[in-house]
Amino acid sequence: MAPSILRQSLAKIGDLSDEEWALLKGTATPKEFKRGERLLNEGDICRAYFFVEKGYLRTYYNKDGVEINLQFSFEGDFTTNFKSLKNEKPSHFIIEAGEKSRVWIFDREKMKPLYFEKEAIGLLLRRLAMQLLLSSEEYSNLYKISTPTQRYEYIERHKPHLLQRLSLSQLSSYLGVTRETLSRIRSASAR
Amino acid sequence: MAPSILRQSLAKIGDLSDEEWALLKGTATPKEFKRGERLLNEGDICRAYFFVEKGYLRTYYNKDGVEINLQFSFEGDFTTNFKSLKNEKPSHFIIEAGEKSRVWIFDREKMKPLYFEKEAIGLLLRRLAMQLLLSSEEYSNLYKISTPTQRYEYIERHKPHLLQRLSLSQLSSYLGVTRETLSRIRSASAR
DNA sequence: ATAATTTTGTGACGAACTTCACAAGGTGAT
DNA sequence: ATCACCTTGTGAAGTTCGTCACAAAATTAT
Repeated sequence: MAPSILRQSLAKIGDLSDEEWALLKGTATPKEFKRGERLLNEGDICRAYFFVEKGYLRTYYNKDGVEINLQFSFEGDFTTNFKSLKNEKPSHFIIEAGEKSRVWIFDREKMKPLYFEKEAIGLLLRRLAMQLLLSSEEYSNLYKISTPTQRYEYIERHKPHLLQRLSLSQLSSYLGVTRETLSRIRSASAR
Repeated sequence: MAPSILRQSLAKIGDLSDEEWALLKGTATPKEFKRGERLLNEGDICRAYFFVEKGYLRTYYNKDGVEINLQFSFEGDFTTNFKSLKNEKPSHFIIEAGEKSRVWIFDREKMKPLYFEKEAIGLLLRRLAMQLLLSSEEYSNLYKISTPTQRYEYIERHKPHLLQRLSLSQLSSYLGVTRETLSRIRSASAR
């Protein structure tokens, strides 16, 4: 049988024996979400890692009624809200399905014993956490260091799938500009 | 004998026995840096965590000849460049002393065996990494979500020591504005 | 297919920030 | 105390981006 996209994605992070893989998988539940359905609500405590098998997830913040996108997670990606997960504090962010999506929900409480009992699982989870945090740091530096136009060019070069899968409006708040400005950046760069 | 500021700071992150503490301390070397001396140079691979005993460190990026501050680390703080440390890739950032400083340099290679042999040390180091990355995430969200004036107010409320220890020019690039703009924000907020 | 709804493009205008220039105020060295 | 150097304050002009308004295009529902 062909390995699942889930197992493939995990294999990129660390090696697990068949037994360990079965144990880890046992902590997760697959679930379907319709476009707009929420995996994490503002004010709730985040208790899981999410793995996207199909579709995509959108992490956003509600600023005076305007949604500001902080992250998009596509097929093969993991995501969560670390600050809420680690500190067991209410989340300021919302995670919802950007389109009809199939997601594996890794329950933190179920994973906890494995974390200590199985060295390889603990190592893999730590690496996963590190990867997620590092990519968030990278995004934050992009944000700080460059102008809106440069940010758009960065996306064109390094994350072109974002341009294909997201509407201009969704992308604009991720880049920190209005949709009008992004529209103008795009029409200027077409020349 | 009174516990050192180093041991006090570590105690806030996790518990270590006297033996573990001695082992961990053995991986570190204290060093003095004059104002402007560099702990990490652009293009070099970061191989250590830095603990500030006295003075402060400045992490910045050189953008077309203009320095952009990304982080300040004061007495009792740890810092490093994670991306470079973890991936063993050349650093894009520079870490240097903002004033005459005394720093403990925790060598990554020396720490590595302890990480696996001593459970408590591994746990503490993971927590430390998590804290550093979460604070960087928090800063990035501040940056994204608010206007320059709001960012300044955030600093006033949550990190007033920055206002006392840093020059206006240093702070301005950290807030993502020119020094002129920060000067104007400040004179407006004085009323 | 057609209508309704949502998304995108574009112009006009204003606000916020940058750039440039220079004066004033501090700080350190001799 | 004086000079040199560095930092801060402030005005004027220019840019960029946001806001508002509306038309065009695309998508979805019926």
